[in-house]
Amino acid sequence: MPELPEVETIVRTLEPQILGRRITSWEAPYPGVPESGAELLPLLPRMRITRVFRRAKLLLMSLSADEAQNGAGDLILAFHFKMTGSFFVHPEGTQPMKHTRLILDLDDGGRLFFDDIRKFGYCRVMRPENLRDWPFYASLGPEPLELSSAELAGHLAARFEKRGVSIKAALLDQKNIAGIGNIYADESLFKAGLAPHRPAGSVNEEKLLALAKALQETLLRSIQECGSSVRDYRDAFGKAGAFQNSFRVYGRKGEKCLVCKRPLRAARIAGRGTVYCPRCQQ
DNA sequence: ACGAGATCCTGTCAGC
DNA sequence: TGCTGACAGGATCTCG
Repeated sequence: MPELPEVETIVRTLEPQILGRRITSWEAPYPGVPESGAELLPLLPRMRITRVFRRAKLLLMSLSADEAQNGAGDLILAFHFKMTGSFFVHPEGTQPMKHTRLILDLDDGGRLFFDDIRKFGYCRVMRPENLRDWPFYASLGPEPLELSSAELAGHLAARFEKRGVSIKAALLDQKNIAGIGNIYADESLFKAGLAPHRPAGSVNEEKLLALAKALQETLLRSIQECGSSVRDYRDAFGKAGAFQNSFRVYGRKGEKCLVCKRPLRAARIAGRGTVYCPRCQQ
């Protein structure tokens, strides 16, 4: 379930393996991948990977054409990992596996596989100038780590004002804030002492500032730990993250709260498994 | 306009 | 042992 810290870790581990490489060929062994822009795939050979970056939970690659490609222009590849997507650079000659959705062959012989067991993930190929025409991309809220705590709190206050939706659902809504998923929503709400079912509009400024700080600290710490490996997640070197060892509520239903020692409660909020401490989170 | 719930998918695990 | 059902969840869609 790659969220912001996991996608950031994939970017950081993938970049040194593919940045500056030229694509020599591609394979899309599974129908429906890419989900859009398949007509641009023939332009890929000879293109150079000039940038690997993240926005929200998306991993994006910039590709540039060379002189010999006569105005082929630049392209963007956008990947969403959803639950089980992953990247790995395999040695020359490696054959697609059961869940391999896209392969990019690189000029150093490496084969970049985009794998996805559950098929929730996707890839889109587009022109850079069309990135902002993509409704999902255009609607994304701000990056939580690119604002100060006060700015983030102010932004959340504006977005949450008069909203009756639960604070947890509001955090998961990518239009409000980008990159938060189930793990970091639960962990941040616990850290901020906020009950997940509370209406977003009922949270005062002071608590929103605590939430903004909790979000930023939790995300930063997880990035330092190379993300959380709950099940399938691995970075682009195949290595697991370590932040799952620091979970205080996620996945700890029925276990003791690390603060008040009472049992953590489970609920279903916004269709997601939610774990919280009914005493510490109000 | 807003919020809740169903939906997509496959692998894993608990329970019988 | 082998089967069944519950569960995991990001974003979108439908419905009230």
